[in-house]
Amino acid sequence: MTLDYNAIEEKWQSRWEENRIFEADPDEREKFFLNIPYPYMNGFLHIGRLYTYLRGEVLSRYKRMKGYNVLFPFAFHCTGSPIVNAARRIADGEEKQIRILKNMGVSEELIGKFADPEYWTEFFPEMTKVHLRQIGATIDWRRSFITTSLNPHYDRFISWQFRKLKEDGFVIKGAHPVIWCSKCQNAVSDHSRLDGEGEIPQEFTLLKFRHGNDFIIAATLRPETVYGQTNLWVDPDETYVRASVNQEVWIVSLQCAQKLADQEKDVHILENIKGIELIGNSAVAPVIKRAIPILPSKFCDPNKGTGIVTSVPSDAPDDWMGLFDLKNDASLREKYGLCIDDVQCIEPIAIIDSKGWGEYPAVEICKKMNIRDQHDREKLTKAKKEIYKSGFYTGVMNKNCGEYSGLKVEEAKDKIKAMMMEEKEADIMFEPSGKVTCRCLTDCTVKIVRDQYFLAYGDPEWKRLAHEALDNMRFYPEVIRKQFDYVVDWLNNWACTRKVGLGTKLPWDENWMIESLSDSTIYMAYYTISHMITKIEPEMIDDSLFDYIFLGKGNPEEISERIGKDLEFTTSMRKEFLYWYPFDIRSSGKDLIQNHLTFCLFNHVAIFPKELWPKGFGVNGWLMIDKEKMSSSKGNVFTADDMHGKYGADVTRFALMYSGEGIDDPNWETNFVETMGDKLEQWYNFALENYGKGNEEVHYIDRWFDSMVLSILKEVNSLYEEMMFRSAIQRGYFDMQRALKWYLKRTSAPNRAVMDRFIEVQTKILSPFCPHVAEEIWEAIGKEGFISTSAWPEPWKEADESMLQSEEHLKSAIDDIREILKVARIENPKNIYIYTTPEWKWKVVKVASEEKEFKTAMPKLMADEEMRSLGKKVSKFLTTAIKDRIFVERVDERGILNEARGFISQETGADIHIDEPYDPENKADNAVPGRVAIYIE
RNA sequence: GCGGGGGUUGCCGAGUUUGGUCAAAGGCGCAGGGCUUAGGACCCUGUCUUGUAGAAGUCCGUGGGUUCAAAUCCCAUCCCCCGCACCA
Repeated sequence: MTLDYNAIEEKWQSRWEENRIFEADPDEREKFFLNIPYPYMNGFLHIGRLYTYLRGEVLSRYKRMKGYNVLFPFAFHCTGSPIVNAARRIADGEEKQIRILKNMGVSEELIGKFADPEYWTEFFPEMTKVHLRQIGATIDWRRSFITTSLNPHYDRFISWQFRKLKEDGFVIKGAHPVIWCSKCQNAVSDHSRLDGEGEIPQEFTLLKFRHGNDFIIAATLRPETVYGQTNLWVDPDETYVRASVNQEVWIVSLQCAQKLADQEKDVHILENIKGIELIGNSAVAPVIKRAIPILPSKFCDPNKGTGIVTSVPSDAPDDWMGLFDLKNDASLREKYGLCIDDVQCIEPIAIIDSKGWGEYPAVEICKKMNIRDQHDREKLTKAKKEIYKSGFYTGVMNKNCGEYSGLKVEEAKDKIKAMMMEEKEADIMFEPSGKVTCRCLTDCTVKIVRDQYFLAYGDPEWKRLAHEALDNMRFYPEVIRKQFDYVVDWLNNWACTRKVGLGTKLPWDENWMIESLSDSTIYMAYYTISHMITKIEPEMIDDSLFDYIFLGKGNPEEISERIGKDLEFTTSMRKEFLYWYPFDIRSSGKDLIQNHLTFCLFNHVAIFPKELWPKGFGVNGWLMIDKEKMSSSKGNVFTADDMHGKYGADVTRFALMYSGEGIDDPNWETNFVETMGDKLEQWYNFALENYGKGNEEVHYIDRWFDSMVLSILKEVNSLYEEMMFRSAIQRGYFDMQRALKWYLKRTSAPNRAVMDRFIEVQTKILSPFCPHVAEEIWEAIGKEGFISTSAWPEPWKEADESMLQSEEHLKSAIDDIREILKVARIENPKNIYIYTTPEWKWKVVKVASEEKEFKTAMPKLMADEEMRSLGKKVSKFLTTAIKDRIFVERVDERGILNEARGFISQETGADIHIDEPYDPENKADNAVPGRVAIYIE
């Protein structure tokens, strides 16, 4: 019979809904609360997210069958600027953005609506819900919500959280550099950029070179290289300015002067100065306090840094090539009035020992890469990167670096910078880490924003609490614990407010918006009451309500009166929260370890009492498609809807869950997926055809199969508990099916009770992965109610291990026969004689396995009359038994073989004779426990 | 460099915590056979090398060591992947 996946999906999804089986309310059962991070609503759910989602989904189904009252809610994240920006692009009629929506499957006539950000927050949550529903989601949708001020209830909740954090001193204030558009007079977030996504403010050290009463300023990313300075570079054709900067006179590019004004400097431009005027002069370099010459070069960019560069030819390929050109090009020297003596004497100064390089890495790499001159930009950029990386990570300051010699570059860098700042020999400025262009086509710069608020994750006391929470948590898998420990220590203060985008306004400073990673840290608590709080008018909600619900503070009678509800309503919210909280597992992709999940932990320990701290985190890898990373350039980013359309819900679910587990990247194998539909259908047909049928007699092999099922079930159980779903499928489906095949091969007529039990167990084990087919089977075999809410199979007895072992003996006997047939090239065996192990050998093995040593085992055996009579044979066999570690458990070989005689005969095509005296080649003697002797004619 | 994870038989991937039953599960691929009008569907068998009696040899990144015994323990070493942030 062919399964109509579409029909059964719709059938069961509607029934689940009608019966509200996934709507969770507190009751007398033990609860289990798990959740996953809500996705951002600027597109459809892709299968990577679906994978993360399904891990929660499968666990929730399993736990429900285990008898827990399971809460598995879901919500939609709308905070931040991407939606706003994308909406504006639609409003502007931007082709690229329109195409993105069209490719997602948004119809032509709807596109116009996306000009309004609010429409995104309606459309995508709705679609996500549809896509999750059709895949068989177990969500309690009553509790869903969107974030930001578009949801006034949630908005109040976040305001409460932030007031709370501020009161307790977790929010601090400071200055913060942001990417800035001087034309728009606004911070330019990633997605409002025409160009330069991902670029961030980067800190440069400004080195001050005394030049008369002025300072020539050079910007560097490598302050530690000041010890290797040999000269300054100035572009002779460029115009610089003399400007008063905080009461000093600085010489910098005009562009730089403007930026400095944005970065908290008091800047007044005094006059212009031509680059050429500076050439040939000298200036006193910081730290080394030595006058160094100012030389011409063409790689000084007035838009970058100060337009003036200090030269460290030992470690900067550009600098080395600059010198190289001057030394080798007489016309160049002449042009700027320099003579050979001015440059010939300049030699690199070795300052850093780093792995794989001699004392002048820059010189070396220029040779190695065959760099022609200072205009060979592409190669130079590459060279710079390589030298910087090895220098920074592996380098150690050498003897030329004064008190810093012997320090790692990594440490020296900050120390030297701090020292120069202290001595007023340096300052700092920020530049974007790469070119950033605003949508208004202006090149962006960096501005220091005042009044930036931070969450003080750098605070040691807060970290201590977070560690304490970690120590009491469970992790899935356990290996990620160390990662969290590390991240908690490493995390620093986090800028938690933004100027633009959707979100909740900072309650005490409404010029600011709470950014998207900060308004999503304790909302799991909000799920517990989200379906109730919407019954209160948002204007009536104030902090006292949340204080009561989440912290048990205040007087519920007064609060009830204020919100216009009866007391029971108010107290039931508190009760509901206490019933579900803390959550048992929050599971997400591994990218969220270092931000979201750790933030979640920090915020919980800041706000809630210990007993409400998170109990567990689960983490999974990134889904690969046929071993390739998903990326739009490869065109392999599929949505949940795509896969559902192609393979149906159960196959998609099954394939995703079989794709991987743990922290490794799971891999979606198209090859595998395509065979799964048939496999599920096969199981469906098998179950229907075989349920309720069979023999009443109980044979050995029936008991074996029963034990096998029990034994696998036990393992599958603990695999489910650990969220090891790939292994659970491996054992619970593939291995189970193999056992079934063996059973069917071995038995002439399956036992009805054993078979029924097996079909039930197998279907239940599969049901969290493929719930629709499972329900369909459940119904077809005449079960009441849903399999989704039925009880997980509990072991009906202990698995009989000796029976499992016996069957292994039989398998190995057959393997042996096959081996002999193959090696001896016997085509058509007529008679196979099997000789079992004589009783005395079993005795020897028993003693051997107890004693493990010849000298103690032998006397023990010799105490036995019968053994003594066998004499040498015993001693000889004992030696082999101990040497080959034949310590097997006693099984009834003859019984098993007799029982399986027909089977062996059928497998080999010969007549089987067991323990007959006929033994022409004296094979019988080969029999040892665990291995029968064989003679074939 | 720091932190984390890993290197297993054509590929993927178990096994390593608790050394022996490990030539090493399972899946995929491949080969042969069966079923079939046919099949990319299904079933069976095989898939390191050699082997005319169930064996032997080699093997788990590399080199050492411990042990009666090592994929598994110890030491050294090489290589790969992820993160090193303010990005939804």
